[in-house]
Amino acid sequence: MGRNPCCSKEELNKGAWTALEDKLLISYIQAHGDGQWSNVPERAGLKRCGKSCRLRWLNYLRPDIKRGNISHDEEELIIRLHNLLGNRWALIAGRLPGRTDNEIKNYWNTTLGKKAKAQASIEASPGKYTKKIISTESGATEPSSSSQATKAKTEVIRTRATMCSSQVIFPLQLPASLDVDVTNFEESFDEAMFEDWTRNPCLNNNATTDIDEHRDSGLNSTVEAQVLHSLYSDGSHSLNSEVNLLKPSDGEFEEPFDEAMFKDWTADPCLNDNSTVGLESFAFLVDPDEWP
DNA sequence: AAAGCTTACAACCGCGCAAGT
DNA sequence: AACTTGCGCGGTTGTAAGCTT
Repeated sequence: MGRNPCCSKEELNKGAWTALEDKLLISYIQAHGDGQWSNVPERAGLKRCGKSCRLRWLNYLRPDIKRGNISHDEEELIIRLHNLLGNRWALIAGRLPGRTDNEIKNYWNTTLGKKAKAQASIEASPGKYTKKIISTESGATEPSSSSQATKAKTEVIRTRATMCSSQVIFPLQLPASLDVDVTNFEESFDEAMFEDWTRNPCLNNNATTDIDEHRDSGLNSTVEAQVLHSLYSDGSHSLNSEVNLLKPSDGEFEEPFDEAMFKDWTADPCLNDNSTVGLESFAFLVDPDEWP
């Protein structure tokens, strides 16, 4: 499929944006709104490609952007989300109001990645289960040291955020006894999760799913608990295996969903064709050597 | 003070997906 | 069905600023 390179025009500016360019772009968007990025440069009087304008706006000029000073809480959330989602920065950023995917990606690559790696090394010591970081095709994220040997078996390759839903089934409600910030947790996993949920290929008639690939792995609810524990606790809590589904607050379900499915995990047609109710889709997150 | 090194981050690049024609 | 266009994503690069020697 042919496509013209976005910024191939020689007369277009590249590199750092000037204050004047910023001003022009802001003025244009304030007057006309964003979108139709390919038309923006001409209409705004900028010698930039539309893509560059979009990037500048989304990552830098938008008024609702918080920049710098990433808090400790945000750090922890990023780390946990990264453990869950891998390098899907847009998804992670979507859970952090005011943060952009680019900022989080940069922050990870320069700061958190190192911290997470160090943390993983500590936690890889014998005993409890280990956290497993989802590796990507680029190798930008390294797995915990203990799982090198099993990397080949468990590596998951996904690049697009939209693909996530086929692997991770949510939403989940933490047990009330768990001492974590459930309010923030719920806030962090609402609309987008349900939006993605509806795209779960397991829930339509297209038979090929990643979940199917993991179904035979024999995971049980203990593993579910371990995965959740690794994601949402700091290691000082224990999490029992009673994981309940959380119904969307506005009660709207899209076909083929129904309320019963949210009340009872086993109602999911994806999961009930064998007797083991589990989060098989989490299989890729845990080290097979440590399965109970 | 100067050179070399490291870090942080803005910006670019190529690709894939979805919608439109 | 084939192709084009627009958009969004993640990986990578370039470089300014800060730090160390």
